[in-house]
Amino acid sequence: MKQETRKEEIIRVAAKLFKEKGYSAVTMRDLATAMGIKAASLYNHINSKQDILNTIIISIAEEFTQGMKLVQDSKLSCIEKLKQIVALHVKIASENIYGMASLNNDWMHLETQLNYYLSLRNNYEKDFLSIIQQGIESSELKEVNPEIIMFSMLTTLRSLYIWIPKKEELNANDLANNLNKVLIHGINI
Amino acid sequence: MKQETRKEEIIRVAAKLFKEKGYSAVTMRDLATAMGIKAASLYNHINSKQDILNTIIISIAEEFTQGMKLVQDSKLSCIEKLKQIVALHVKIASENIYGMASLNNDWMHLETQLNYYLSLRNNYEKDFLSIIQQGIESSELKEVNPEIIMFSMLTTLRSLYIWIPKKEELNANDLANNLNKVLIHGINI
DNA sequence: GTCTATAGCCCGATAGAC
DNA sequence: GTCTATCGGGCTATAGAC
Repeated sequence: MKQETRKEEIIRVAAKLFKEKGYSAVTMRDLATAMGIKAASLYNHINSKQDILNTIIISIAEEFTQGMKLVQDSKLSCIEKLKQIVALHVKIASENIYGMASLNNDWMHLETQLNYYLSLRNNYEKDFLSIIQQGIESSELKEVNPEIIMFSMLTTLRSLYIWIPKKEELNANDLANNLNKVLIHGINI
Repeated sequence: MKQETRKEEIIRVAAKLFKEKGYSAVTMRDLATAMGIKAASLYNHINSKQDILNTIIISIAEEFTQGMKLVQDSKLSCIEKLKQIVALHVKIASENIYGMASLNNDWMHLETQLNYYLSLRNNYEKDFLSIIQQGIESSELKEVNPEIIMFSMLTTLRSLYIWIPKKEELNANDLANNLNKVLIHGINI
C-alpha cells in the first residue's frame, strides 16, 4: 500500500469539506484548519483551489468512462450490462463517497476543465441510453420512454454517495443486488 | 391571477441563479444585475440573502409535508399511495423547477431555519418509509429492503427538477404515468 | 514545509441623497 | 424605490523569513 502524499491528503480532506458545504462555501482557511496548518502552507503542495476541484472531479469522471467502455465491449445481454453498470456505480461510490458529492454538485464550478467534463458526461449518458434502447428493441425491456428509464436509474446511482454512509451494514454486493431488484425488476408483486 | 410583487420577483430570480451556481456562489450583485438594479436596492424589498433562501426552501418543504398528510389520511392501497406521492413530486417540481434545486442542494446553508427544515424532511422520509413497510407486510410489494426502495424512489423524484426542463413535450400526467411504470413495475419484461 | 504579513479584490449590508 | 458611497470584513494567493 502506497503511502499517501501530503497533496493527496489535502485533496481527500478537501473532498470531505466540499461534500458538507459545497466548493464555493469552503475556504482555503477552512481546508487549512482541517489539515492543522495555515492557509498559505497549502500552496506548497497545490496550485490553487480550482486545481483541487479539477483533480477530484476529472479522476472520477474518467473512471466512469473507462468502466462504461468495458461494459460496452462485453457481449452481455442488455440486462446483464445494466447490472454491470449498477455494480460500477456501487464500486466507485463506495470508494469515493466524498468525491462523488463534488462530481454531482460542484461540476459547474470547473473552469478550464468544464468542457472536458461535460463531454465525458454526455458520452456516458449517450452510451447508457443506447444500451436501454437496444434492450427495448430486443424485447428484453418494456416499451417505456427510454430516457425516463435512464433518468431514474442514473439519478438513483448518482445519489448513492448520500446513502451509502448511512447503511454501513450492507456490503457492496448486497447493495448492488438489492438495487438490481428495485431498478430492473420493480417493487410490486 | 395575482400580480407578482417585487419581492416575489426577487425570490423567483434568486432561485433561478441559485440553481445555476448554488447559493454560496451567487452574490447580491449577481442578483441585482439579473434584476436590472443595484445591489443596495434589493434591501428595500428583502432583509438578507439568507431570508431569500429561507423563503424558497421552507415554502416548498411545507408543501411536501402537506401533500404527504393528504396521502396518509386517504384510504388508498399502498401502491395507490405511492402513485399519489409520485404525482405530488411531479406537480411540485413542475411548478418550482428552480426552488427544487435549492431544496436539494442548498438546505445546508440555512441558518435559523435549518433545524425546522430537517424535522420536516425527516418526518417526510419516515412517513414514506412507513407506507412502503405496510406495502411489504400486506404483500402488495416485494420483500426488498424498504430503505433501498425509498432511497431509489426518493432520489429519482427529488431530481425531477434537473430533467423536466429537458423534456418539455411530456405533460405532468404522462410523466407521472411513465415514472409509475419504471419505479413501481420495473423495466424488464 | 510551515510560518507571518499582506496585496488586491469581492462580499453582505447600511446610510443617506434624490 | 433606486441610487452612490462606503464600512468592516473575508476571500485567494503571493512574498519572503525560518
